[in-house]
Amino acid sequence: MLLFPDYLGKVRVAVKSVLPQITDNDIIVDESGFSDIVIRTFAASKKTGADFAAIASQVQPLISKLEFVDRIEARNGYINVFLKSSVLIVPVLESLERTGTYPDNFQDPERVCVEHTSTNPTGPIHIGRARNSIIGDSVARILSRYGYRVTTQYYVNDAGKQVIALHEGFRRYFEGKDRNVSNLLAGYQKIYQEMESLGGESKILGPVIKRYESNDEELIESVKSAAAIVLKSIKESLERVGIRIDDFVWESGFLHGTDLDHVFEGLEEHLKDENGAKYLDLPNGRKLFLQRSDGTSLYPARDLAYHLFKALNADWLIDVLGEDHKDHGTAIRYVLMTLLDFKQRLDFIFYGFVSLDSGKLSTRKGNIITLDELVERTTAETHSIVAEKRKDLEPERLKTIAEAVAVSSIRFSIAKVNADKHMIFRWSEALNFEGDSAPFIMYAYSRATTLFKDYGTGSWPAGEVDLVQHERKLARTVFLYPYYLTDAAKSLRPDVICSYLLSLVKAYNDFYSTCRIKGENQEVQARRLSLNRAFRSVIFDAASLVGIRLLEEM
RNA sequence: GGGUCCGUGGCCUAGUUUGGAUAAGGCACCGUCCUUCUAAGUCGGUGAUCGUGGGUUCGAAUCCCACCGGGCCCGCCA
Repeated sequence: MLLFPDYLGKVRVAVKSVLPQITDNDIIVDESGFSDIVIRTFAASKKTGADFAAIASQVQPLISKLEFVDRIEARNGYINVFLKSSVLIVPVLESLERTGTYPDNFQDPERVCVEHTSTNPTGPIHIGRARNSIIGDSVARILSRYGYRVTTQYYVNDAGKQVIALHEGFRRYFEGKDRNVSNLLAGYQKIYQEMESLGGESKILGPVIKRYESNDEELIESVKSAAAIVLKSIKESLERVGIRIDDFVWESGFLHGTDLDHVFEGLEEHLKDENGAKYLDLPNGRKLFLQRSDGTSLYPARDLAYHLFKALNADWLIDVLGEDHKDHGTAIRYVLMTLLDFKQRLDFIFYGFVSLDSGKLSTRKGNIITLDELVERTTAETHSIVAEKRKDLEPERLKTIAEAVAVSSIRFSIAKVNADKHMIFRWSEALNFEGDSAPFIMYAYSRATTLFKDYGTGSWPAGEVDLVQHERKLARTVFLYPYYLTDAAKSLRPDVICSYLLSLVKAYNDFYSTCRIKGENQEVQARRLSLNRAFRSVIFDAASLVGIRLLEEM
């Protein structure tokens, strides 16, 4: 099976045989809609002194000879190459026939560990943190689809000041009451208010932290159990949007032990001392403290230990972190790669914060929209929309559709935005289900499914077939799926898949509205149903990568 | 102040890594199409000094410099 890059490669070889000065960068997949493969001749023209007409006449005969090329058009300094329609769709259909999937030839034995979410278990997960989970889960799915052996991991902070405050807040204000999430959260918020008004957290939390760090096992366990209660509710929230994390690793496990010992042993010759505290000098002139003067470890040391731990079972580590961790990530990378001779590949995905029109999100101050709230309100909204549109459906069915639309919409609206961008969350946007949205994508699949149920799959005719414009566009877009899947996997960008899905659905909608099945002759029906089949398969595949739940009817 | 990321029609987003054809979608607004396979859809229209100013180039949203605006970071917190 030849994929688009294979054809591209053959065109490159052919062009370079007569025009070695041209670079791969000037022979590319045409994404601007003129043709299939475009050759830009400006740079080569300048290098060789030959004009466009001379280059075109030199290159054209060679390209024309390639068996998969239909025709060529040269104009304005561009040589546009059009592929035969059959080579765009036959490989997809053959792959589906043979393996039930397209593409079927991606595989990589590397083990990848995607760490995401890892939010402090001090309260319900809010929409800002959910961005981490949605990006992380999508990246894991994309890499897994690409062929890597992927596991996901959540690093649970049960050893810091925040969780100690959670524990202490409950003890102070709610002792004897039910130790549930809402009481824990209320205690957490109250103790932070208290510390602000009384001035100084050291007075209130200091003694508890001291006990914790002096290795008071009973306290450590008690803090961990409080964190576990909140963590359980976070897991439940995540599962509502289809996110399940493979492993949970507790930070308290790295307070002591061999992983932490390895860090300090490995860094021994680089460690510097300041009043008994241990630190490293970073290239940017800053100090990275690993150990306090009282001998207890600091977060960077434990995070380094955690990375060594992760590396035991992975060849490639990916951390999804908020942009506030950029400097931390840079420091961790430097220490691991330069000082500890780390062999694994390490990548960070940083994402911008989510804020509200009313300002930034804060769990402590209670200025948050939780993921649960978002799911509930979105589901209520989609339910009323479906109930209005589909008066024929049973209540159970309405509920299923509403939930799928809601969850898909939430995930898509976050996954489609490049992680670098800051986002301002607005209900008006979250509750809009038209245009570039998940329902737009889902709706196309439902339509295609209706066609499939009414007319079947058809079979592609042998030989070269003339396709009308919208049939060809759909065939080409479907065929290009592996190209975008590769791009998304290499660049760790779920938004690439989202953009692809939108372009795929636009191609399908054009096809759907101009290429009828009903009333057409058998040959036309057969090829359109084949295209419909290929579309259904590819959209199903791609949509699952970003957590969109496609429905057979909606 | 230093570092870093972002700035594209009224609003949201793609395109920037690798400079090239009319800056591509969506929301909102105006108009079109349901007795033909699902109108959460289709078609058309209004609307862009690509933050600003320089520079490099045959050619700049894209590269370089300066500036402006915003986010984030600059703890023996995590």
